[in-house]
Amino acid sequence: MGTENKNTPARSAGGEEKKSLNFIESIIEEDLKNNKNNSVVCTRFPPEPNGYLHIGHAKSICLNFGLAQKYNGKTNLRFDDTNPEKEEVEYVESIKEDVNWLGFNWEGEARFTSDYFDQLYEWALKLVNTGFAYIDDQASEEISKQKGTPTQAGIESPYRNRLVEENLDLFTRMKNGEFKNGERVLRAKIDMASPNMHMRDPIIYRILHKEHHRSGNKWCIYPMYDFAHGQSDYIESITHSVCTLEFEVHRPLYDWLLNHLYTEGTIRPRQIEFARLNLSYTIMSKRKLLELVQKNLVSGWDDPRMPTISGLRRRGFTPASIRKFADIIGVAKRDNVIDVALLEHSLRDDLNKIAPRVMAVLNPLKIVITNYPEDKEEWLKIENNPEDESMGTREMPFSREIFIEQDDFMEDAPKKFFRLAPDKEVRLKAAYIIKCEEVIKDDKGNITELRCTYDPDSKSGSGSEASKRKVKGTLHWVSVKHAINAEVRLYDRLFNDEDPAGHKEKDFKEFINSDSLKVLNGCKIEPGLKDAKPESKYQFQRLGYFCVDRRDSKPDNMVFNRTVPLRDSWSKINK
RNA sequence: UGUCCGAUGGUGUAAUUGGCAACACAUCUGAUUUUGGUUCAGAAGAGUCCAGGUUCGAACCCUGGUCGGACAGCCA
Repeated sequence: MGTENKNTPARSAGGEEKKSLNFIESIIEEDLKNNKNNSVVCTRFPPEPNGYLHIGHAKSICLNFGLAQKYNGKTNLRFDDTNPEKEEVEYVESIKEDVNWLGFNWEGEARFTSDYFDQLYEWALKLVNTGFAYIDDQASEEISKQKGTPTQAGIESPYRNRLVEENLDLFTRMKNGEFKNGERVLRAKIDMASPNMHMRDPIIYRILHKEHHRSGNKWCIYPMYDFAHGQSDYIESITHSVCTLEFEVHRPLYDWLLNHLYTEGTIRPRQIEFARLNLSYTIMSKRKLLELVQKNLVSGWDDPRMPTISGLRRRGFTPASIRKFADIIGVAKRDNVIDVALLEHSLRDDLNKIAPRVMAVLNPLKIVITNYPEDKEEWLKIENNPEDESMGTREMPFSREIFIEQDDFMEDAPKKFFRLAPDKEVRLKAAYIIKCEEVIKDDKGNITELRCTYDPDSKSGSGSEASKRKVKGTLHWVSVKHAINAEVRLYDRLFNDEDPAGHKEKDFKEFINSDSLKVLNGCKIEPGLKDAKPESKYQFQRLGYFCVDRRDSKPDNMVFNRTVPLRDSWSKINK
């Protein structure tokens, strides 16, 4: 387990470096010190199965599972499935897959709030019996009107003081299906004048004649989030219920309910809120992501441009890079916007260490090496990863005709252009030094081919004087005869605005980057890539990190996705 | 004329709880490099939202402001 130190390493008494705690860790350590909850730590990740997980959820996942790991605790996976109108099994499966892929294992089986419906109903009955909940017959508009506004107290419902017996009878009949959707609700009796809107007699049960993806038609009343979440935490003995900031105002209700249902001596969960992740050039709202999918603006939830976990996965992100990212962005309570560059940094950092180097030419330009024998071919030895010797070497075929990148040749090259130009020399990586002798063009003036000569004594690694010669540039290349054709998809950020969802007057879709996907066909890759497995990751030397697309790549028609380009200081100079 | 939460370089997070504001990303130099990658060395960039106060000493404590966010679903 690598414990990367990020922030100022505080010196502990022993003198070894210690990472400073985030505010949640501080709370937990304080609890541990006080032996609260028998010094047990149990967290949970509680998604509603109504969509795919995204990078924002990844932050929460890493936080919740990370906290438990750090303090020797457990983490539950719980599907918060109290609204059958929005939830589907498809999402349950994808969520499980994504959490696992990120590298986390939840405690026992996945849980479902719907498994607690009986208990929740019992607790609702208890509130009714103790006079803390009542049935309201009013229509939703009426109730909403009486609720007041944040700056104005609400007024009490005419049904607020119903007798317990009547409430009990009506609630039972609600449960038995005697009423239609919206005809009645169960409300907690708290305080219509509370400055906190959530305490103004919140609705805790509503009628919904709708089949549930798990409980089927057993129920036609469903608990609201507020009545389900805290109690589910309580049922599962969650000690620290970590959620995002928008639930802060719900906390008094969370605590109020627990106060009425809590049994002395049991583990009492505590809600802690942190600021959700915002990423520049990205949208995070499930609703908007769904819109992109539904309007076919992307190919699906796992489109490599999507910030979904499945999208990042297909793009070629590694779980480790996402975990690292979650670690370095930290956890706090202030609103934040994290620069996507930071995500890309942790991606490259990981890929640089693990991705084998490979040669691929995206926009091929043919070179004929005129003094290289027609029928000769050599297999040249080349390292797989200069960062990691243990990854060994491989052999690559070299011959008279090779492809180089179109960008690597310029007829009228500026001084700083370290690549091939007429009469200039360049090294072919792991091969020979070549010199450009002639430029062949078609009748329109397009460059179609280059004629070069090579220096036979300059072979890489041969130890000869010529092999040690310093030439300005080193190019990647692929032998024409041996190259495999491939499709390469170049992905760029989906939006060209830093905050696509942050414009009041404009729809976020107006900021979609029309160049976010470029499909290149006829790319030339080295023959060793023939058996590359779906999702395997490579560095296309001098270009970037690429992976075999897990959906569309076929053995006879390979498809690579560009995960992220290499940092490119040349393009900056070039501007 | 509400309640709650927040405010530290461009961005994000720290500051061992009152002791010279640090780390990462981004930016810019330079070195190394058979990847214009990596690595290494370095630079610049905040005096901690504002105004008072307490203190030998305040990013941290107190008072009063300012600005930003959340809350008016039978969504979660």
